[in-house]
Amino acid sequence: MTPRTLEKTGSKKSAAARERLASWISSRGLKATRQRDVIVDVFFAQTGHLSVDELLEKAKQRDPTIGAATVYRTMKILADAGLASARHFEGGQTRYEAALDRHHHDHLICTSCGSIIEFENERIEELQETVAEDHGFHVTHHKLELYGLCRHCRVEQASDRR
Amino acid sequence: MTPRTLEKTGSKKSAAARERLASWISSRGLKATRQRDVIVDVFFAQTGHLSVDELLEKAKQRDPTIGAATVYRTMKILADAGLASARHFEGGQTRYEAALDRHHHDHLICTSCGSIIEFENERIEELQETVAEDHGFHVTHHKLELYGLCRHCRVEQASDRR
DNA sequence: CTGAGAATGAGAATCAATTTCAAAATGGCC
DNA sequence: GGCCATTTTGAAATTGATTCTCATTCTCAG
Repeated sequence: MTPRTLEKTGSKKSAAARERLASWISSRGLKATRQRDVIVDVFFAQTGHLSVDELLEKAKQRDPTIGAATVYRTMKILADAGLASARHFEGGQTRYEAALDRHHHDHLICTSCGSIIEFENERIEELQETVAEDHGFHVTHHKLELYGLCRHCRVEQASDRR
Repeated sequence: MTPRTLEKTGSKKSAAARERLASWISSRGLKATRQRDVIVDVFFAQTGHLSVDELLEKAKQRDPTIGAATVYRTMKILADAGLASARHFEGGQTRYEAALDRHHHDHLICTSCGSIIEFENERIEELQETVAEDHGFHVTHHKLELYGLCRHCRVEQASDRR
């Protein structure tokens, strides 16, 4: 058996997340495992919106025996614990982003390079709420995604056209 | 062989759509077929957001030999022709709505009964544009979906709790 | 009416995600 | 430290939506 200890990468924030996860896990009879440690570690070492495939890839670098099912399962636990949130952008796969101490935000997604920018706009949120009320709706969650070309890819396209 | 003629259901609008489709089809060397007629007919006879399954179900009532692949293929053609638009709400399946002479709109989706309400809000669109510009983005399309309980289901929930 | 090309249906294939299951690991308990 | 009920794991099977393949059938311009 491989030793359980591993160099924890990442900031205080990821340390806090790991603690929260530990109590979440023990509080409901789950068990801490080497694989979960690796996956969680890998997840918090990155920033951005990771797909399960990407996470699996990186996790395998540390422990080649880790299987895809475990990554799926672990990310679901992280999401349940409120430490990650799942996003379903265009293109099929679910992506996860760190969720601890973050407020709500929406996304700009570049359809050319795939880069994702987060933004917050209080005014839009308010208007959404108003619209919903006008229709008698009680909104529990929403999805606002703006797709297009990022600054970088716009420039590139312009020069391609020359 | 079953006769090709069928009672065209629906309004002038669906008649217009059928004409547009006919010219789209002939203009690119595609062919008109009995199955496509049935599917298109069934699609325009309904209002709302239909899944391929629902369309297949109804199409089969008219012609039990129609296969799922044909419905997928036909709806893709309709979308390409600008007569239907595909929507990907939470829950997996693609849904299609009629698109002829409609402007852009977004959706309120009831997570309890599945009903879908459309809305337009010019102010939100403008703010989205502003946000995108602030980040150097050129937006090509977007997705705004508000999920929650519709008026009807809120009432039901309240009485369930008694 | 004919023939080239397009469309069809059934089933296989794909893709992301979930489930199954036998074997392995975990953690409270003594 | 060892026991052992319970949880986890990896691999493979399964699911669900969609797409593809291919042999056969249909459409339509000439």
